[in-house]
Amino acid sequence: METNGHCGGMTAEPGLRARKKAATRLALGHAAWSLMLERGLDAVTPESVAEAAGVSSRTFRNYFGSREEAIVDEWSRRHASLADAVRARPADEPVWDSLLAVLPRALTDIVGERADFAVLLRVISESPAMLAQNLLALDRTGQLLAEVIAERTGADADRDLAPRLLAGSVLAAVSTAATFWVTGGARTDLPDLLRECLDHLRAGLPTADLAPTA
Amino acid sequence: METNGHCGGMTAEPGLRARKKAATRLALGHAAWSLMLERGLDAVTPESVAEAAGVSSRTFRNYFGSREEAIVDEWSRRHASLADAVRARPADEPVWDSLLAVLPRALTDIVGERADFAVLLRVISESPAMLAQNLLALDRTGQLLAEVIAERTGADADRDLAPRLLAGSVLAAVSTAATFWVTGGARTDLPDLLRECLDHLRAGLPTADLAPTA
DNA sequence: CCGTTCGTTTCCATCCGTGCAACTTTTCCA
DNA sequence: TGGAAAAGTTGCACGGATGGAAACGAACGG
Repeated sequence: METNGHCGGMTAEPGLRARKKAATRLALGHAAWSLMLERGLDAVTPESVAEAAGVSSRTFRNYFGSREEAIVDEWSRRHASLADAVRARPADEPVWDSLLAVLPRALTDIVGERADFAVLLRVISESPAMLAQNLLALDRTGQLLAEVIAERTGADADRDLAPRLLAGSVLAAVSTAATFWVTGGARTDLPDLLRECLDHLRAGLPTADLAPTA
Repeated sequence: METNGHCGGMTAEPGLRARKKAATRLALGHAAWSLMLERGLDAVTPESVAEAAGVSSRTFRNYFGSREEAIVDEWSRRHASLADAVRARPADEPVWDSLLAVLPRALTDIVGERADFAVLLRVISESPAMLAQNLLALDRTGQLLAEVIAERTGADADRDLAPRLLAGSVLAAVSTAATFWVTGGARTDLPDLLRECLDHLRAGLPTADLAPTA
């Protein structure tokens, strides 16, 4: 199955075949993403995406099961980098410090232009299929985050509550911050927004703000 | 459009027509759910579900766009009761107290038999479509929770960070507790499990457990 | 009691997803 | 370096899913 049998190293260079495969997948995902931004979700058809990427529409279906999946693919790839960014921090650093050091900046890189992200949110709000794909991507990110958190804390991701709980909460913070960055016009600094959310999580969720007012 | 025009009250009784509609929807959802539990996901086809509910397969498609949607429908309905249960608490109670008082017991009612829930988790882990539908249901629950939290705290769900952040984190706690209730064999008391997660959230996510061990 | 509205059902045209087989490119081993 | 094996791409064709139109029947409103 694996094409590079001559080298047992984990990071063996991909080989021409794998590189082409990754390139076409990247081209398809990017084409789908661009098409959605420029002409809306309805313009994203297997035919148009395949033509923009220079392959046949049949090949498109070899890579993605739906247009939504193709659109979110680029997004999903960026999400995966979050966990890697945390893993790249010094191993003896407390997890919370790593998260606070990495996530605000990483999130900024992920979401890209505010206008583009606004378009994505609008499309998602109008298409259940897009929402579902986005939630799937978020869920995968949660798994990756839980794994790296478990690595760092010496916990077992399958037997301890803490890694999944923390990962899920951090994801809620990321999602909340990103949403408000676009919809809530007042605050415009995404890293600060996320830092605020994460601080609340670490210190205990805001109890002062959550007393009944009536 | 609305069948009961003679009465402007919000809680006007549904009328026979609406009740029948709700009944067939309930029957379809229940049939799909039962079929999945007894014979697995593959046995859940529009034809079999419709036959079990006593309607035509075309009617099935009038209610649900896919078999996964039908299966999760029952589940989604139970989820929605979470927000209502919180709303039923005294209005002057702090939100955290309401959540801790309601959620552990409500979650127990929702998940039902442990064996059934285990089957659901297994099916979800094997079917991306089922996972997507489950995540959609969870997302809807998050919206409802954020709304009721905003009501109780006097915050604006669209302009304040806290309600969404808290709702998302609570959802992470619910999901984590339910998952470990099934997979982690040691702890068998679901309410205690959820209480532990919620306590961690309220007090600030576990920092003692999250120091690097290496 | 009658006209209207709405839900269900049957039929049907259409489209999408998928498997298959042929062709091309890359890889591997002698 | 040559050639066989493996993997990817493409067009075709078929089954099933998808959604609309019209007929029928039940429920609503007066």
